Amino acid sequence: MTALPPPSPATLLAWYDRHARRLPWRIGPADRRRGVTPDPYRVWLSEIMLQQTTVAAVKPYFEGFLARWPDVAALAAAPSEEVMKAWAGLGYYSRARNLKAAAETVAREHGGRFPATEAGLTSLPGIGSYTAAAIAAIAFDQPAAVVDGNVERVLSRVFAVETPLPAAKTEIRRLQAGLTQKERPGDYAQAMMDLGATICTPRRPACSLCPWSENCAAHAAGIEESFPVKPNKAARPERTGTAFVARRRDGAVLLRRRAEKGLLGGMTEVPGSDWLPSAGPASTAATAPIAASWQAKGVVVHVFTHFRLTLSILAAEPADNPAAPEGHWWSSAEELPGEALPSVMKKAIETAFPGATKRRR
DNA sequence: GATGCGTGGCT
DNA sequence: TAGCCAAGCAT
Repeated sequence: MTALPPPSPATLLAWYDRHARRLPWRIGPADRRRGVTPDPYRVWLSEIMLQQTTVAAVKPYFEGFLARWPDVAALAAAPSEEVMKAWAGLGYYSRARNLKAAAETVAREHGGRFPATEAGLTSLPGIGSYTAAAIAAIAFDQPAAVVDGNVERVLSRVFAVETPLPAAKTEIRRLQAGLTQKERPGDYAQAMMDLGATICTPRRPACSLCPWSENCAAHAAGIEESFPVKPNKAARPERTGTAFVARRRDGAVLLRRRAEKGLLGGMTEVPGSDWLPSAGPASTAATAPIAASWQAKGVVVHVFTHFRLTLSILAAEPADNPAAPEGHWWSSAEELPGEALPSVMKKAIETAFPGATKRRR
């Protein structure tokens, strides 16, 4: 077997100059050449939102955050509750808490300017090794070795890395550090991620369009899809629970807030039971939050990362105007669509009362 | 190193 | 359809 020529960063950059995706938070290669520099706030905000989240899902949230909080000082001054409401539906809600905390730190301890080094960035909550390198490269044009899922996929194929993830990460980081140049490091990082997102995809990669196809060991062997090597995943366990959706005659729905940490931490929910492993026909001895005529409205099935939830929905429309129990509140029909409700809770409310969480016009 | 942590789209 | 997947981080 003949050794392949090594992949060239210059070749990738030339490809990027022609095929870079246009994204709301990105300074394209042409503008960069003209000296336009990225706003670190926008780079940071986009990178946090993009953690384990698709570009399509992020776009509307990014636009919404930017319109409402145009700089880090504005975000630092925002009430946490408003940030959580704005983040609702995007998932991984600890990101929103860390986002707010990091904004306050930058505003208070760094004079409103983001640290320009990987070490400084890593010290901020919610910024790990990937995000620190990405911001350093993209916002500050530093030759940081950016390694995300795209880079892992591209380089594991180009170099046919047989070590399974996540153990392979050390080797991949070394490979990426060797490729990262002092010229255009920000564009290089984004080029690698664009290549992974549009050409070197997990399934059916478009190798005929790839600038590195002649340099790729996996392609040479015709086994692109066998990289990166990953361990088998465990089966998703089942959990069950009960949710109570009470709606007053004026349309207000009874809500409460979840604990600050853990699953859906700090978000809003309808009252209900704990969500327990469903080993058998165990009793979901759920206690209703208020006395009313509760009626079964069916179930909501929702898939979290590490378990599948089947939530039985009970609904009631009390005739009188019962007081909200301790720790609960009645959210008016007008306020409800803007509450910090995670998707599973919107599903629960919609199952009980269709249209209740939709904004009217 | 393993685990907990969301959601929606795609095949 | 049921699984797989997406620019990871904190503990």
